[in-house]
Amino acid sequence: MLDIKKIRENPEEVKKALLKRNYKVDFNVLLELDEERKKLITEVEELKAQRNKASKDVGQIKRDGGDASHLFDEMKKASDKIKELDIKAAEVDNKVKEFVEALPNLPDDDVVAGGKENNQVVKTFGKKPEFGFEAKNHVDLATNLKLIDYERGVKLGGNGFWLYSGMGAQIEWALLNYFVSEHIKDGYEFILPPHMLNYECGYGAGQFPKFEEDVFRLQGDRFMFMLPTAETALINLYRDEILSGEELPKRLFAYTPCYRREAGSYRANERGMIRGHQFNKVEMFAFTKPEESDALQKELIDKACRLVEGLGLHYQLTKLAAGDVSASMASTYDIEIWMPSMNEYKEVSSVSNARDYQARRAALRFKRKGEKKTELMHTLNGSGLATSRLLPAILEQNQQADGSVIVPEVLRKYIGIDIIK
RNA sequence: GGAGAAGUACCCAAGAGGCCGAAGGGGCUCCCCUGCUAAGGGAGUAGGACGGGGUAACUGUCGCGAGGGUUCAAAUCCCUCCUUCUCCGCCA
Repeated sequence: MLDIKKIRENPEEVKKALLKRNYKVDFNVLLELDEERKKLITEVEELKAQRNKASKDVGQIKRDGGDASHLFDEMKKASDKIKELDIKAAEVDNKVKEFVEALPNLPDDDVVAGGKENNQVVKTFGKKPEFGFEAKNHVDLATNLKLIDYERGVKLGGNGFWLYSGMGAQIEWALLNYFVSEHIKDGYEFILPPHMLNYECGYGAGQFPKFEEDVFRLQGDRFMFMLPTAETALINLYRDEILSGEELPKRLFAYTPCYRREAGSYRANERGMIRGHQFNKVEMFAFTKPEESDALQKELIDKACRLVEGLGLHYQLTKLAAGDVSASMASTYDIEIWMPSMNEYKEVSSVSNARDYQARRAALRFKRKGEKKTELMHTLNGSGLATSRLLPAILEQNQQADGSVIVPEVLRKYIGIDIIK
């Protein structure tokens, strides 16, 4: 959520920044509503002050044994008026909130304007493998090697599900182990959150109300949903809390499956495990003071890159243009891994700095030592990494002429073999 | 799933329509006394959100789990919800 004060004070600047996303707004309506809101608040608060004073007087008169009923009529009228104005103020306040909540984050100054076409590759690791034979896609490789059972996955869960079997499950698990142990080595705190979350989590994460349809909702009296990413849980960890400055930065990571409806997004070229209703991901998350968040973003990017490099896979690091940065974020770098069969790079990690945008909505605050006022934290997140897209990349990039696949060295200690036949 | 009880500040806890921005402890901060890992005395200790104000002093409103309601007036009465605890049932 953006700061309404900033819009009040400098609407043109905000407008200009949003335009980089190709997002056009007119703040006149908002500013009018905001004025009306202030007016109503002032009016109703004056009445309340009067009522409070009168109530005190009544108490005093009664204690002195007098009769205060002559005050009641007038106070009744004031109370009715207060009720009426309170409702009106709440309505206007809601409109203001709705307007502001719908606004995406301001892209950082160094984020270029425009859409995907303006994304910039800032780093490349390794190179496209060249096969002296006809390379297979990961679906065929995984099926032939009995790593993934697509048909029985569909039998169990329906379209968009697969299951890992035997060595496939072991490799997937080895990837998770590899990531987890690297994060622990780096001093990050391991979190295993609930997979089912309440509505407040969706709201705090900026997911709701806009994207309610994108999640799997559970039956029951209360609104519960399956988390689409561990980020949704982690951002809410300190919701409505005030941490002390010394506790920051907090570096966390979590492993969860991610559950997504992905309604209508299936495409023929995204076969296999590129897009499913459930996939595994290790998520990194950081809560920081504002002045630390740039350094933390670098740190997260670096960590994510190192993980892929450890696997020896060819990838590129891309800095996203404003229009491709998701709504809550101010800056995003994607790690895109080479998928030979698709002849394109697919995202395996997205490292973003939300600045105070998420924190404002989730009320994530901290207080510096000796200071009285609270400040909003900055939040950052990044996949580290999504395993379900890495396994296909490993299969495709490491395949041999005979259909076998070389196991990346860092995974060998987990599964005990160096080639899958 | 059934039956009870409870949620008040950093913690414990009183309060039962107006005298409650909320007694009393503990803790913490400062001071005094005391030559010192004890003890005693005194003072301070509700945050936060949203407004007003030269965005300063100061000041208004809301805050006793959350949201509604009754009333001139609600921590206190009523309703709904959430959470915690105890007992029973069921169960990985």
